Amino acid sequence: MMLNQQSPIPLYRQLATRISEDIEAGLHRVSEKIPSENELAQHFSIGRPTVRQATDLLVRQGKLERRRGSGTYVLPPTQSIDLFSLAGTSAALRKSELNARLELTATPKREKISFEGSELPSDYLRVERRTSVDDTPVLYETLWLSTDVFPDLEKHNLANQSLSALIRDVYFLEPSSADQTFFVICADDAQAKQLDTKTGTPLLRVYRQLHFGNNKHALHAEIVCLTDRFEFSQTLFPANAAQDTMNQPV
Amino acid sequence: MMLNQQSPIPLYRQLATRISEDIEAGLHRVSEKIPSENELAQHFSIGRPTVRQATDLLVRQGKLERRRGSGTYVLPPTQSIDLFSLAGTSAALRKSELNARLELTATPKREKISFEGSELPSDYLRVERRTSVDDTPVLYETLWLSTDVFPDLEKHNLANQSLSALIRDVYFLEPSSADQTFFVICADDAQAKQLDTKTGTPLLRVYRQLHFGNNKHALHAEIVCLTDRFEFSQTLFPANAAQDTMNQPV
DNA sequence: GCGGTCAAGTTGTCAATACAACTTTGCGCG
DNA sequence: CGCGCAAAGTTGTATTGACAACTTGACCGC
Repeated sequence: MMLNQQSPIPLYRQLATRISEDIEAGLHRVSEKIPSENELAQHFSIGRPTVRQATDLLVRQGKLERRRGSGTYVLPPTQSIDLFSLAGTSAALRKSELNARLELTATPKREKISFEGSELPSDYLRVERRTSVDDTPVLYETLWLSTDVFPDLEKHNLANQSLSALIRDVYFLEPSSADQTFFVICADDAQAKQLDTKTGTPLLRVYRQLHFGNNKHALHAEIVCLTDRFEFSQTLFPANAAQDTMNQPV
Repeated sequence: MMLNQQSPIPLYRQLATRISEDIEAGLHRVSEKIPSENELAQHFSIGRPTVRQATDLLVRQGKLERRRGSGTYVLPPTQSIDLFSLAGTSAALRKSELNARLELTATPKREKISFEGSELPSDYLRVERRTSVDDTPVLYETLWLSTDVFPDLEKHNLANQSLSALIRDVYFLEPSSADQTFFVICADDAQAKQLDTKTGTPLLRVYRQLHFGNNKHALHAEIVCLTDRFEFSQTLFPANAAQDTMNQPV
């Protein structure tokens, strides 16, 4: 299975995906080396810089580590954040995900709405969905997706697939960043009903904005949960102390 | 001032530093373009791929944004994270910080305690402090600092200086990462008193663990706040890039 | 068996070149 | 004046090629 030269997806991205899939399929084990850059270049009939672009991408995703003179190694699965959802990273939640069910709670519909920081009302597709674990509702989300950025989204099945995968595969877009703010709120009637709890129950509300390139208003999301049902946790790293630290000789 | 070809520092890193310094010196303004890749290559007598490596680095640091066909733009200064506290870096918070007061609410004392994931009880220094803005309490924090990692910490003045600066200057340590988990809780008597609210009031509780090198139990922190007094927000980036926390009183 | 050296292999840096895809600007026409 | 088109400019992708800096393994000598 070679790379598709005709695809609009750049070769280096196709290769990154391929390597990533090979890792997930167990072809390359954690702590072991993937084929060398020259081997990959030869095998896929592409240039070594193209291979490097692909491995660059995966290094930045924390999936690979390059050791000069030695090779490129598979790293343990990182605790990465999926910006589309609150799927956490703890081992406990991973277990819960096996029994997780995500369902739409209303038919997606268009509405014209203006978010803070955006002057004019714009068209959004409003999507409501709920995540349950073992039939206990743990998350209730409302998403507003810009119809300018994601045209004809309602034509796709939003219920049974990952929204991030859909947006990546259909629109070739990935979020560049997200802003989110935490609130403690009291459940209103709709929220209480969706989460199967009493009106007025204290909830964690997370308001999140996903940015795609320069578009700051592509996707807004409101997520509410009971923190004794859903553990919202994350790992933080200091800024500017990442894999790209400048090493100065003494 | 050209790049030093004889330096052991790669050209692309020298250029990245140069561009970064030019930005900080005001030579390139936020939202304005830096010279094009070809211009920089010509000016510094280097190849365009070398320029791209430099701008790649700065793009990944969030300092630059490249727009195809248009140019490379300076981004607003990023919000860097202070893992020790919820104090952020935004201009709005900077204003609030002028009126922010941090005080110890109890004399730091030692206690032997065992945190989850740690088998044996260890000695920690327990520090309680409260942050007020305009005399309104907005944050109540309890910190447990390992006496093994930070010996004789109580000998230092913990009230009137940044804890992160103290630990950096006295112990030469900086946190490598932090795990945090969010809970909605009801205020107990102590919390209600410190935050000047009623017992039972719903609060946001953030439990945070700072890691120093391989030490996962160096510092534990519990932070509680009312989200209508203190806005807990953050900017997330995909995958393993640096996480940014920005927090401000409302 | 251990230590040192060297060759082969691998990643890191850098270059010139080319074309694609996009943005911006200027000019001409209605 | 506004619109459309073309040219110029810019970033994005990809190639071939070269050398530097490092790692690893094999071989040899003690």
